[in-house]
Amino acid sequence: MRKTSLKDIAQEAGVSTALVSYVINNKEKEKRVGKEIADKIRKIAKKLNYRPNQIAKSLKTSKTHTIGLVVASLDYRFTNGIVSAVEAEARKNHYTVLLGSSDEDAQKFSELINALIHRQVDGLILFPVENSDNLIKYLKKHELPFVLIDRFIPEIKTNIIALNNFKAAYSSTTHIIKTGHKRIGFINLKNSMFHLKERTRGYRQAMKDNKLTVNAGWYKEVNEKNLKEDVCLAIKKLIEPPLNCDAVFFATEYLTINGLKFLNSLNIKVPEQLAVMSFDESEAFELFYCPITHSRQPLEEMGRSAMQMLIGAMNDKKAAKQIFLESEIIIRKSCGET
Amino acid sequence: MRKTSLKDIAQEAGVSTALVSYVINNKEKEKRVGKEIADKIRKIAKKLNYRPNQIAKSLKTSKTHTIGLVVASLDYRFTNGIVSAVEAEARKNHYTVLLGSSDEDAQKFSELINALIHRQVDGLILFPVENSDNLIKYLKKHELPFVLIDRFIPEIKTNIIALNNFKAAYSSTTHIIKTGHKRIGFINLKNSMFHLKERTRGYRQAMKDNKLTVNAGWYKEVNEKNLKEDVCLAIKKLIEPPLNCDAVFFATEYLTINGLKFLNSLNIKVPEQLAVMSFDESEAFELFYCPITHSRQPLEEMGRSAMQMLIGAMNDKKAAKQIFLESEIIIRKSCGET
DNA sequence: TTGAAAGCGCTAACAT
DNA sequence: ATGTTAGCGCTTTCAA
Repeated sequence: MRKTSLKDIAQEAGVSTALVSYVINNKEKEKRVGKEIADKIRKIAKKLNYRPNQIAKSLKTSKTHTIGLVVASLDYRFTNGIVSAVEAEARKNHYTVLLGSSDEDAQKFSELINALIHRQVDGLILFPVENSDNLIKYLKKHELPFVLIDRFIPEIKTNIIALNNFKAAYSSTTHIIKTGHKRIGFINLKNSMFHLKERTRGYRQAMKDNKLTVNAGWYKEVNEKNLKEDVCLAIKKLIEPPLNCDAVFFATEYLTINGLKFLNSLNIKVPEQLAVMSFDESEAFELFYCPITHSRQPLEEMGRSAMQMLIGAMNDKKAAKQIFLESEIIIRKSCGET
Repeated sequence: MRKTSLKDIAQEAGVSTALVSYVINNKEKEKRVGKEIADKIRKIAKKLNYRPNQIAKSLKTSKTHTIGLVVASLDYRFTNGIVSAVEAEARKNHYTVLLGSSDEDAQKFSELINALIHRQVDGLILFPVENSDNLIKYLKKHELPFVLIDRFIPEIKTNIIALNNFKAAYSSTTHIIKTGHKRIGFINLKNSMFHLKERTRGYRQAMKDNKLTVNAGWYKEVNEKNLKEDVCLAIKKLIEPPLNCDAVFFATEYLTINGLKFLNSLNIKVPEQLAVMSFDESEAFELFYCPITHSRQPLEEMGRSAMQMLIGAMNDKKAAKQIFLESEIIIRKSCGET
């Protein structure tokens, strides 16, 4: 059986489709539809189990009330928090979210965005990936509203909501120093993205401001493709002579997880033998014998604001809005006492 | 500037929209479109940066090439594996996936499905939640193709792909017994869903088949709303006199995580003082000092098959297909040696 | 207060 | 080999 359409209702009620449309969309007041006729229409709609066809509506209005959300990975706890917040805010505003993951791959990122545009999404929320700058520039020329989230691209002026990564890393490093450590290693991803570079800058600046030199070799970069092995290697180098670090600051939760696993296997005691600080958190930390001190991003706020920013951008395309949030440090035990 | 449409191209090329449509959709062969004219159309399309409007296409064909995927939570590692597999298979078949999470809430589950239907999805893949039976029945009467995943509803004959939970729990329990434990506690969620009940049945049957009695109090149910406290309480009861269990089998990864946390705080040694088995795995396990023995579901296969099953159902609505897969047991150290 | 009708962009049957 | 056209279900302007 065919689905019931406006026309079916109109026929059954003996009125025009226009009236039905008004009533269904609750515009009876401004369109001055007769009371009885409105009731009749509503009753018939209910009886026929009418469901408006959004596709047809979209074709007519060229608004789909759908937005695209392209995350970099579904594996980060970080992502989930943001996705939930975006979806909640979207629902509140009667938007549907099309979710896709680029898996940190520029090619996939581009394909996803393309597919989303085909589906006529009204706007996009994007976690840019490495080497996606050109696509973002292209998008900007296009008329489609979008906001970047989490990852800032300083060369391109866009809507964005992200963490102040410099400041977050600076505070974290300062905390490690305050707990009495001086030989602090830093492990980051080998990645050109700005937000990661900022973390390094924050670490270096904090060291400098505390009159500590970052010795050669204290700053390590590991390859994403070879994460596990690289992290082990980096830690080994850091804790053994001649580097002899007494603390390690991991630039992402994933690095921390892998690092802790290795420390477990080495039977190195945290924080007695080595202090540990993590940028971002993971549920996995909870099973480590020593509670991990880490920074925490305001995920809920980021997701919510991103959606609100996008709604703003979709309504009128003003100049780009840029918001940078602060993280907080959750002090546990992995850095010892202050 | 307006987006370019078929008509624009037709105008520029001096042909009808029909021809353009054929060429764009690569039907030039069967429609015998002239070679030069086809080339010309393609060139103009490229020049004008033509992007077909899927909305219009959908309205015409009443196919959106979009499916809805409603998961129960984005927090389970389990979910992510399935989502990825579904998306991969969908992409391969040129489908887009609309993802939503019900957060185990029947109300939200129903709203999501409604929204998805409004968007004219061609089909649905669903993780049913508690108390969603009626909705599933309703859906079945409706003409919309769907397949259930992970959670079986025995009363309703539908397409489904899920684990054989009874067998999985049976094997896991058997393994605990083989490692020399006899006083085995089982902690499950207080939840009426079939797949969880099956796990209990598997545990009980394995005990019985090994001539072990499940003493009063060895089987515990904990409330999802009060998970943390309930799990602690349950474990406490199990390991202390008079129950004195020497092993605990957790019916979900989340229960295990909470259990391990508690064991950590109690300083109870796994497996020396207490053997631990987990139904499903979590990345978090890796940070626990003792590698956790657990069962593993074929996530990739489940996701892929679900999508394939749905495609089958969308193409012709035959009788319901039902697939039940086996899990494997990953033997680590938390149950000790055989 | 209500109805008629154009048209969103596309497909496909039919005509030429 | 190519063009014409109806119509998918809806909104909205204009007319009555």
